[in-house]
Amino acid sequence: MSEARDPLPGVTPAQPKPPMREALVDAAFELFLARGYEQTTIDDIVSLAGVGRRSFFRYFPSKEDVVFPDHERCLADMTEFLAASADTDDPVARVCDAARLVLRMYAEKPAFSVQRYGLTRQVPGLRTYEVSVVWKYERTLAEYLRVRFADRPDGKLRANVLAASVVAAHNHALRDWLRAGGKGDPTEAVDRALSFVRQTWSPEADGPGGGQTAGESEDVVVVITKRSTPMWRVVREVESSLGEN
Amino acid sequence: MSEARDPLPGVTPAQPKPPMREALVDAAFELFLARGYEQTTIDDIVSLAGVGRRSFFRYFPSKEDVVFPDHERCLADMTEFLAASADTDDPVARVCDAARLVLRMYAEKPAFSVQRYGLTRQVPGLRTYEVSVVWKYERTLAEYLRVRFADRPDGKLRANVLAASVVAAHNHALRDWLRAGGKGDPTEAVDRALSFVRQTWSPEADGPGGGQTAGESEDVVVVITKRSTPMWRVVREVESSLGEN
DNA sequence: TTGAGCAAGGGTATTCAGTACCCTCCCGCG
DNA sequence: CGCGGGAGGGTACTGAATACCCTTGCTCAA
Repeated sequence: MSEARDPLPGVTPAQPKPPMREALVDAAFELFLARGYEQTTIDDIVSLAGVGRRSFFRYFPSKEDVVFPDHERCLADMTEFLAASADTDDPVARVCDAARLVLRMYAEKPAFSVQRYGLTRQVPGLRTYEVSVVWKYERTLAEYLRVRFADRPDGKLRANVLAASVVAAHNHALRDWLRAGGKGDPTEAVDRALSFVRQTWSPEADGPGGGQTAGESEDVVVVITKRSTPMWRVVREVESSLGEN
Repeated sequence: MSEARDPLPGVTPAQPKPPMREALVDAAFELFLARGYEQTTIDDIVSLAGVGRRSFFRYFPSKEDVVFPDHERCLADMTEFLAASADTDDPVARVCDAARLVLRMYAEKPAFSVQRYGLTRQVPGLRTYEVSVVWKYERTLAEYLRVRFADRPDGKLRANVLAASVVAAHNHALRDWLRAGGKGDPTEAVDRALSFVRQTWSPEADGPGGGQTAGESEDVVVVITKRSTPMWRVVREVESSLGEN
């Protein structure tokens, strides 16, 4: 399509393109979709790709990995993204943005993602593998939150549950989009699902992207409530009275 | 939590005890703990158990299954437990009780559970398998909630996120107990974790079995802050000053 | 220019999980 | 007595994954 001779201003540096890796993925998916995953052997794949059997395992540790060729990079991106977080950031918003990295990876190749979704639905082994990949994302988010919530009373529990919630919400919207054939833009649905979690969980400001509350108005807000009132209800009242969101 | 029936078996009928199955589990764990999981072959196990290789796969579909010998039964118990739910039950409480079924399975064999925990921490393949088992529990809970929340606006999303939260909270407390060596009773910690989820998730109804917002103090709290202060920071300050758990 | 070094890929043999197929007991029942 | 079925045993086979070694081609320094 577009000659990528010059360095594009992409955020994801996949410039040192390995042609062999992509040839293996293409060959594998062609066979997987034609005969099925378990009916395709590694020898089938490498013979179609025109490479040696040994080279397959040079690029993919296992047969399942060829189905998820860019999750490792995405996981590294997420880790780096969270490590680059500032202490002043809202941790919940940061984690939601980290989840959006995964969404973007799927949305970048809609057809590929939908095909893979069809495979994972049918093959139990691939579903297991996908679940373990999702679990790695969740662990990464939880680890970040665990540090950010270290000073809180139930910080670890909060971190684990919140990470699980974010992942579940993200996957819910993502699967809806995949089931629909990957048509359109899934970001809106994911934003809705994530804001649902943020509202019920730490219902602070719900803005697009970073969710920064730019300090235009330095007014002072006074809140009076009973101690027994749930925090989420207090926040909801404050937000609606401030006209936010 | 309520299981007191006159005959001792509450929900778990393990009466037709297959001696061979348990002999295989014992032999497998003896070898796994001695040499490690991957260093032990199926032939090692069956020769120690004194049975034929074919018999192993008669009882366990794969090598990993011998490490989790009673999850299938527990999953069936959970499904049955949820199917026996009445429409008048609080779905959230029901799901928490379902999660407690898993806890009880672990707590019934503390030493075994701790040994297995040591294995799953070391062997990536076993961790993957365990994650996929947890995912099956989560799916079961989510399916139940999906039906119960069918009339709500975001019922499916709510069901998925809540199921993930319950599972995460349960696993958090369970792993704490396992890391501590399986000493004592884990039910209290799990109850605490589950009530944490219930408080943040369905704050409108905090009924029996764990909800302790316990409106002892109906004092009035006054909060003064700048509008530009992020809401999450306000919440944290209020929570810590209130000494909430 | 040449040769050392090295990176990338190829090829083959081996291990082991998992499956298919068939065999032998054993036990009850007609 | 014969028969049928279930529980267990044994063997051969497929295929994923690994180990080990070979070839090719490129770079860089002597």
